[in-house]
Amino acid sequence: MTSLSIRSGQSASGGPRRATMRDVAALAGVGIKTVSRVVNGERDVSEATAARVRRAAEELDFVPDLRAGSLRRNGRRTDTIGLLVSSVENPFPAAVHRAVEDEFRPRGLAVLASSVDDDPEIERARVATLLGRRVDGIILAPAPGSQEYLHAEQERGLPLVCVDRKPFGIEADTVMSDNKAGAAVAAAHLITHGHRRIAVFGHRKSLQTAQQRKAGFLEEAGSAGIAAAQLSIVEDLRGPEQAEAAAASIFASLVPPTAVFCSQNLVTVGVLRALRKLNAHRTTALVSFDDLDFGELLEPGLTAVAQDPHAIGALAAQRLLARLDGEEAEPLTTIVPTRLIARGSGEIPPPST
Amino acid sequence: MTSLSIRSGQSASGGPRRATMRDVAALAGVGIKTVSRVVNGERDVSEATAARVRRAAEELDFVPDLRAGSLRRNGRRTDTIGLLVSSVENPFPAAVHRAVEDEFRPRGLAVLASSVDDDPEIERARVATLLGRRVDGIILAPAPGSQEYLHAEQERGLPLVCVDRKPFGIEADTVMSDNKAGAAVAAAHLITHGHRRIAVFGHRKSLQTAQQRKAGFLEEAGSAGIAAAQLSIVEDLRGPEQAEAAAASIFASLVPPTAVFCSQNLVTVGVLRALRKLNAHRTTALVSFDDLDFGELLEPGLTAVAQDPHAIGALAAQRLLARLDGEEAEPLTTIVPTRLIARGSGEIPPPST
DNA sequence: CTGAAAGCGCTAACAG
DNA sequence: CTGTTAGCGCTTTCAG
Repeated sequence: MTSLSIRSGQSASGGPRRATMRDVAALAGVGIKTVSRVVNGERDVSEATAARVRRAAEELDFVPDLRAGSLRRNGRRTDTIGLLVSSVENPFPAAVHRAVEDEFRPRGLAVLASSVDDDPEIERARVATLLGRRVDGIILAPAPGSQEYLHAEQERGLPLVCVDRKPFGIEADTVMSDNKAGAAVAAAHLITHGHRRIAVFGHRKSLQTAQQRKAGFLEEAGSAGIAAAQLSIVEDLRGPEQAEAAAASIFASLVPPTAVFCSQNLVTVGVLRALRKLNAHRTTALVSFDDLDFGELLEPGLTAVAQDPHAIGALAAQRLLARLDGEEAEPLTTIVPTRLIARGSGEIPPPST
Repeated sequence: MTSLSIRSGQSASGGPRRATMRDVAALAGVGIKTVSRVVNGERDVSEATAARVRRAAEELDFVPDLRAGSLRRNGRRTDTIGLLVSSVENPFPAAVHRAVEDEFRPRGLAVLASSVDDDPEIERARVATLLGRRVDGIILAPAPGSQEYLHAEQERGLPLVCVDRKPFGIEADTVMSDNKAGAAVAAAHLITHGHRRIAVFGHRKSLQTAQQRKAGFLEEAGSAGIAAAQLSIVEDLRGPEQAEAAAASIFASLVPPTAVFCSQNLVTVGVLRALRKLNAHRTTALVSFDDLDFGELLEPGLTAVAQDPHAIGALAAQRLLARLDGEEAEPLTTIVPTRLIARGSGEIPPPST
C-alpha cells in the first residue's frame, strides 16, 4: 500500500508530482497553448489533435490549476466568492449558505464560508483572508459596528452584498427580512386574540434586527392603544439562558403578562423553558420571531413569524451575480416578506378572569 | 457617491487597480524582495526600512495575493482546505463545519465548503472543483458508492480525512460516531424498560450509518432474547414524510409495538408526527439516534442517542493538520462515543395490559 | 489551425 | 541587510 515512490516534492507527501499543462503538451506532442485551447474549450483546434490532447490529459490525471489561470486571465477572476455569516452552524445562516451555494454552482463558483460571531474585529480579519485569496465578491451578514473599511474595496470594484442586515457606513446591495412588518403582524395577532398585558423579549440590542423587530411590535401595539409603558420589555438577551432567567422572573410575578413576543429563536427557546417550568406554557400565548426547526412538534405548536432564509440567500447570490456581470446601478435593498405560521401557541386566549 | 474614476481594469468595475508588491516597493523606495520580507515577517530587515515599507503598504491598501504567493512558495500551499458534506444546511454537518473552521483558523486555513447531497456524482464534481483550486487537503463525508477515484490523489500526497462514515475502496483517516454501540445502548434502554415489541425505523439503507445502527440494535436485542423476526423493521426511509407514513401504518395495527427506535433525526420527526396524530406519543416509548435541536422542549422530552459533531469536526481537522505536517502513519480510524440522553420519551413503560 | 514569447504577482535562490 | 534574476502554471498576444 504505502509504496514510497520517488519523492520529488518538498513536503512529506509522496507520489509523482501533479501533471502540468506542459506535461500534457509533451505527451500529446503539441504546444502548450494548444492544450490550453482544448482544456478551455476554445474552438479552432482540429478534432484530431484535440482528441490526442484529451487522451494525454486523461492519462496524466491532469487538473488545470485555477490559481495560475486566474492570475493571468482577463478579469483575474478566481471563481470563488466569500460568505461571512454569524455562524455557519446556526440554522438561519446555514440555510442562506445552502441557497447561495445552489445559486452559484451552475456558474462554477465555489464559496469560502466563515463565521464571524457578530464580532466586528473578527469580521475584518475574515474579510482580509478573503481579499488575500482574491475572491470575486463577498456576501456578508454585517456584524455590529461600521463596514466603512470596505468602501475602498467597493471602489476598487469588489462586489459586496449584505444579507440579514444593512451595512453601516457604506452602501451595498442588501437582502433582508421585513423585520418591522413581521413583528407588527405578531403584535396584531396577539392583540386580536385579546391580549393587552404582553411581554416583549428582545435579542442582542446592537443588532439591527432586534431594533427593527422591537420597533415594529411597539408601533403596532401603540396604534392598538397599548403604550410601551404597559408592556414588559426586556432587551439585549444574549442566549437561551439569559432569556430563561428573564422570563422566569417576569412570569413569576403576581400579575404576569398573558402573552409573550420573542424576537429571536434562541430567546424563544429560553422563554419556552421558563414557561414550562412554571407550567404556564399552555396558558400563556407566545409568538416567536424566527421559527424553530420542528415547531409543529411542540405542545402547543409554536406560532412563529417565519423568515425565508433560502429566498434571502438566493436573492443575495443573484444580486452578486448581476454585479459580477457588470451591473452598475445604485445599491438595491430587497425586502423579503415573512409569514406568520399559527400552530397553537399564539392563539391561546388570555385567562377569562 | 458613484464617482466614475478612471477605468483601467477590464470588467465593468471601476476604481484604481489593486496595489501590488511592486507598487509598494516603488513607493517605499526599496526592492520588491524587501517588501516580500516585511510582509512575510522574515527578519533581517532593518526596522527603519521595515517601517517605510509598512507605511507604503498601508497607504496603498496593499493586500498580498495569496494565489501568486502559493504558486511559487515551497510546498505550493494554498492554505485552503475543502469540506464536503451531505448538506451545509443540516445541523449535523453544519456543526462539523463550525468545529473544523475553529480548528483551522489559528493556522490561517480557510475552508471551501460544499454540499454533496449524498450523491456520488456530485461528490466527484465537487472534488474536481477543489482540486482545481489546489486545496491543501479535503475533509469528506463520503457519499454512497466508491471513493476509489481518490486513490491517485492520495498517492500524489493529498491529505484526505473522512467524517461520519468510512470511505469505500480506499483507506483514509476517518472520524465517526460509534453507531453500533450507540444503537445497542438504545436497544438496551428500551428493553430494560420492559419493551419487547419494538419497531425499528431505519434511514437510507445505502448509508453505512443506517446499516451500523440497525446492526447494533438487532444484536443487542438478540442477546436479550428478542429475535429480529419479532421486531417491526422498516428500512430505507428517505425523509420525514416516508417515516410518518410507515409509522402511521405500523402503529395503527391491532397490536402495535410498545416502543420505537429511530435511526436518524429526520426519521424521528416523521415518527413523532405520526404518533401525535394517533395520540400515542405519551404511551409509546421512543428513542432517537441523533438528537433534535430542542428535544427537551417536546412532551415527553425526547430520549436520544446524541452524537458529538463538534468533536468529530475538531478531531478530523486535527487529523488533517497532522497529515499536512507530514505525518506518515497508517490511516487511523477514530471512533467518537455517543451519549444517551434520557428525557422522558424513552422511559415510558409498556402498557400494563 | 498552431506555437513561441511575454508576463500575471509573488517567492526561491543567489548574489552583493 | 538588500536587490537581482529566474520561474511557479497558466493565459495573453502575436506571429506563423
